[in-house]
Parts: sequence; C-alpha cells; structure tokens
Amino acid sequence: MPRPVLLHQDFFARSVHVVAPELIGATLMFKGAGGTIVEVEAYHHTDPAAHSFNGRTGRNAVMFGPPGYAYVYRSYGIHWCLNFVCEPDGSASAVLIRALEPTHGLAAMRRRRGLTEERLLCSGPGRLCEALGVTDKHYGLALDQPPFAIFARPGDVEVAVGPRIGITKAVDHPWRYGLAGSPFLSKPFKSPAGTARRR
DNA sequence: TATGAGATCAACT
DNA sequence: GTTGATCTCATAC
Repeated sequence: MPRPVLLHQDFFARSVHVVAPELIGATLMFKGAGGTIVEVEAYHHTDPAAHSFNGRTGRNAVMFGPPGYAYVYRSYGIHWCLNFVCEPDGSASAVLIRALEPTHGLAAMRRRRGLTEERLLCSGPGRLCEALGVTDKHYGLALDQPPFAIFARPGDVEVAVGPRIGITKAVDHPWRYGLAGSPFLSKPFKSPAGTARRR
C-alpha cells in the first residue's frame, strides 16, 4: 500500500475542470468515516447552474474566498451538500462531492443513515453528508485540517464523464465525473452500446 | 422499472 | 410566492 498523500490548498487552487476529475479515486475522510470519491461535479462561476453565478450572498460567501475550503449548503430544505472550493482566491468555483464508496467507519455511517445497505450509504450528495455527519457547522472549514482529510488517489483510474444531474440550467455541459463502472454512483454513466449494466 | 408527491428552507423575484 | 446542485416512499404498469 502506498503511503497516503494529504491534499493541501495548492491542489485545489486550479481549475475546477482539472481538480474535479483528479478527485475521482481520492479518499475523503471525516471524523473517522469516509471512503473513495467516485462521483463529483464541477461548478464554475461563469456557469448559470453555479450558486455563485449571480454574485456573492450569505450562503455562497466561502466560494468567493481562497481555495481548499468546504462550501456546505442546504438542498431542497432537507439535505446538506458538500463542495470543495477551487481555483485561485475569489474565483467562486467549486466541486460538488456526489458519491463515495464507503471504506471507513461503516458502522457509524449505517447508524446515521438508518440503513444497512452499503451501496446506498453515500451514493448521492445528500446521502453522503448524512452518512458522514457533515452539516452547516462545517461550512468554511479548511479541507486539509481536521475534521477533514483528503488523500490523493494512489494511481490512475478510468474516469467517466457526462452531463450533470438534477440541474435546470446549463444542462448539457459534461461536467460530471465518475469512477467508470462503480456500483456506488448516484446514477450510472451512459455506457458504450451493448455494455450497459443491468439491475 | 417508472413516475409522482411530500418533506422543508434559503435565496431570489 | 416560487424555485431548487435531493431523497424516500407509495403507487402504477
């Protein structure tokens, strides 16, 4: 096993379109629970679907600060969703973490989710936050300090690309990235003809 | 397998 | 007052 490499601010201080695919296969840890990142989406400040598109507000303020911090927001009044702020200071772009393959702290995650099925523990942005216990209390925290720790992926992986999910603006941009073939995706990526998985 | 409603709130018009 | 980077459960086919 290669020694884990903790990702620091410089990793995030690049284009979301570079950082997002590089996060696939990385490990996200939060208070002893976590797993392999298998699905993310990039949101650039010039993108109408981004929360920062219409300028700074109380909710998105952290996106306008330096990279390497957590942007947590309330989704549909119910769920929390976790983003990593990227790009140089002030460019207001972020990567939404959409799904993990659980590897650590399974018992705690099952307890918080009230669910036993491993595949559903973290396969969705709201599910992952509930499993890890991420809430608005963690808004604005640095990603390279506890309770967060993010480790570089140990080697190359096959990254699938496709349109983002659940948005109504800029729906055609292929800014969703995932670990090809992973059963822990919130939704499968479109596969080449004839290779689609059943179930 | 697929579609639909409800939950519930901050931001925006 | 409406919308939305969601999820779960119920009902239909």
